[in-house]
Amino acid sequence: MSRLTGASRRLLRYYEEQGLIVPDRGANGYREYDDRYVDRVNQIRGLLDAGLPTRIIKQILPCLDKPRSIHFPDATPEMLALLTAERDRLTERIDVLIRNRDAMSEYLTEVGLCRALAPGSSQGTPNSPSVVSATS
Amino acid sequence: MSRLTGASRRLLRYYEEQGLIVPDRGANGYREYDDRYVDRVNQIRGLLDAGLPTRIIKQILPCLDKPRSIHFPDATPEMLALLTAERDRLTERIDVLIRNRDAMSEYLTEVGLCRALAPGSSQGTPNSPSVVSATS
DNA sequence: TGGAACCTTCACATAGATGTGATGGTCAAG
DNA sequence: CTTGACCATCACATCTATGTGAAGGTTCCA
Repeated sequence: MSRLTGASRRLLRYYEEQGLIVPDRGANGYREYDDRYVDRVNQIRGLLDAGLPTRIIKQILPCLDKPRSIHFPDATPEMLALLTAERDRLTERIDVLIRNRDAMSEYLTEVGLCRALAPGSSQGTPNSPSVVSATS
Repeated sequence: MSRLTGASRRLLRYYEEQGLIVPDRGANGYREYDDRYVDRVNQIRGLLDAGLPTRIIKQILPCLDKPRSIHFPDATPEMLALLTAERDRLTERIDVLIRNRDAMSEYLTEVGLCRALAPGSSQGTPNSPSVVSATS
């Protein structure tokens, strides 16, 4: 499993500890990871990478599960509110990230152009789309 | 400054400690924050929020600074490589985030539709664009 | 001259995601 | 049976971004 997902053994145990995954156990006590856990773990890592804490991930994960239609029943209103809020937060973050990424790209292309031209006269566009702003 | 940026005093000190900001000191030892630091701090928070560690931010920050053209000179090749790499990482992360966000949205609209219809027959689109994948 | 409202540094605390190591069980092949 | 390659648990370490509080200086206003 660790090899399949790139998550260390310890990390898998941690996710389990946090209730994000619940692998079966063999008679010998060994964890037995269903194949679907590969996707699951990858998704968890994606969400963690997105900055969601494990406690939130635990909440929204069931909703994002595979055979989507089956999961409608257990969606409480609070869950939906939470999901909506998290989605909006995510959208804000995405915007910030995109702005910063574009600023980096802009800088890079400017430098690239400058490099491609004469290496002595540097006078780029003196504008400043300013990158700024945070979410939290 | 803390009020202007929303970052706690402690946090400003931390950023300073990490070399991200270097406020002047008055004769009495008090920190004197140039106005431009407001943008700077907000940008730092945005990048932190993007998941970049302070050590990386310290590296790329000079490049993103305001009067862009002035900073061309001190851009070493390593810096450019680093910046490019970070930008690409950022792009990957953005993609993952967008996929997850869209999955959430999709789920929400499906549930919304289901709620708007008869509360007994649930049969959404049985596709699964699968959310998955991480960056790190 | 006080006192409120700032500021300083230092230092310890915490939460979250991870790493690392110790100690011991299991399994399969030689 | 032993050895090597797994697995398990437990517990402590680490790094980052933060909070919090103590002990004391500065400024300004009354």
